[in-house]
Amino acid sequence: MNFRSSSPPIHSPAITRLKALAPLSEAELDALGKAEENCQTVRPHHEIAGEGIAFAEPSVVVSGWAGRVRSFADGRRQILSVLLPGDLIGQPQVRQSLAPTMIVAITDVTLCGAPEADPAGNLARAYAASAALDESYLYRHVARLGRLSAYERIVDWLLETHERLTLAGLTKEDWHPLPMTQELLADVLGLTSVHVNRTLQMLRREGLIDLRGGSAVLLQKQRLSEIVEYRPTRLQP
Amino acid sequence: MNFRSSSPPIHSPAITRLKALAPLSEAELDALGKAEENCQTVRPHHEIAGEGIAFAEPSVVVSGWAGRVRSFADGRRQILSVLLPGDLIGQPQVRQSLAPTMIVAITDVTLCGAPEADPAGNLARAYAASAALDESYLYRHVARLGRLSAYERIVDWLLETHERLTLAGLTKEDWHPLPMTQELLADVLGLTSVHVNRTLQMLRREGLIDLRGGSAVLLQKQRLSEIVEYRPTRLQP
DNA sequence: CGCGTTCTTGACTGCTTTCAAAGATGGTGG
DNA sequence: CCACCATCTTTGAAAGCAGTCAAGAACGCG
Repeated sequence: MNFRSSSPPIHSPAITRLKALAPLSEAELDALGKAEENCQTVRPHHEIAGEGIAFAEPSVVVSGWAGRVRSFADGRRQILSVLLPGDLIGQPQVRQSLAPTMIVAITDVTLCGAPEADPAGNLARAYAASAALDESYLYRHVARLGRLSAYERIVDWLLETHERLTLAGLTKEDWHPLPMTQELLADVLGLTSVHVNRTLQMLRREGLIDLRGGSAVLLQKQRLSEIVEYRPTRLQP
Repeated sequence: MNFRSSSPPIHSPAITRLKALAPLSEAELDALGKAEENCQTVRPHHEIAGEGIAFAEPSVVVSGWAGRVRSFADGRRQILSVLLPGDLIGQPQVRQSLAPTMIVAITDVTLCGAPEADPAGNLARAYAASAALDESYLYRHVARLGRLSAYERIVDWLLETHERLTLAGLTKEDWHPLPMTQELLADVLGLTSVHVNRTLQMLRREGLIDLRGGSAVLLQKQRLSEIVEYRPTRLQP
């Protein structure tokens, strides 16, 4: 799913994603392009937004991975959702008072402000579609944590992440980047890093995935999908 | 379950909740009141919205409990979120194409259409606040399923549900209705009904809760809160 | 090359599930 | 008013998935 078309204007992953969510006009693409020229960078482990802290303006993740995090006093930690390039932080439409959770950078993350959108335009539609997808992925995460085994959680999450990255044009066939340690994976999936390790080995032994060096290959996407009844997320009927 | 205040205009739980989220004008209260005169009822186990099915219009839960549900082919089931009186289904502002999940009635549920709101008015603000709360509760549910033990999940969920029902004026002190079987609780909490049963007994033995006959009493709210580091959900700083 | 982080591995514990079946409970019709 | 049925709750024993603790191997970076 490369995002290079035959014609010149090659877009960044973030713009590629929004463009995939609604047919953006030239003016809207321009606005996004300009917004991206004014980025700020956050280093790994650093906070992008604090829980309950009103944040400046709605933003777009231009590059890098981040995570919404809930930490407990005893050290337990749960990553509530993973933020990928093209994802929005804070709704550009509805100005919310408070950030609902803390957001932490996983890799280097570059952010830019989300351009204001004409409510009737396609950019607004892309923003809305993005919010709708976020909601779907969140519900999926609940079902994953509530009812799937460790084995299934990993498979399901990898498929979902592959699908999300594809929207931003960041996958190549069955390959995608995966800049996360097994400990971070554990925090996403509600497991321990030891058990993630053992389960990944099982998946490797079965020839289903190839995970290493910060990237993942889904060797048998079909079989993986069957394991968890995975169906792509759709917004349109 | 009475929600009576000292002054004449007594509102339904649903209106009480929205009123608590933003200071509604008389006109807005009227609009809500009129909307409630035109309800439809859904019986337990029946579908309120189907997954991926475009639904008619944004609605308000006037009374009764419902749940967003994800079912698996092998019979596993996860309740993704519980809908209580005053909760909104579908965003009244942003018209979304598809329902992200199936919604099923737990008790008898009455629904009415959500009145259109002037984007600058307080009703719109209440709708936005409701959506923001939904988001917070969803993140909380993720953390609960991912990192809390069965014991903690039950405590945390009971506290959250008490808080939510209080917004709608449906609690009395530490009492609130709980029209759910242990099997449904298990489906919410990602456990088995057998284990929910055993864990509830433990909580009863410890004198922390009193659960029976469709209602719950949180006997030691303070201690329960400490068990799970519970802090009320806030929208304002 | 050396150090810190990440990945692996092993042994053991334990929370939660599974399977089965026996009590309660509540509503219904005779 | 009670028998009866369906549903819900409770209990027991056994199995299993995942967590804990600890230590060694591998990797990446300066």
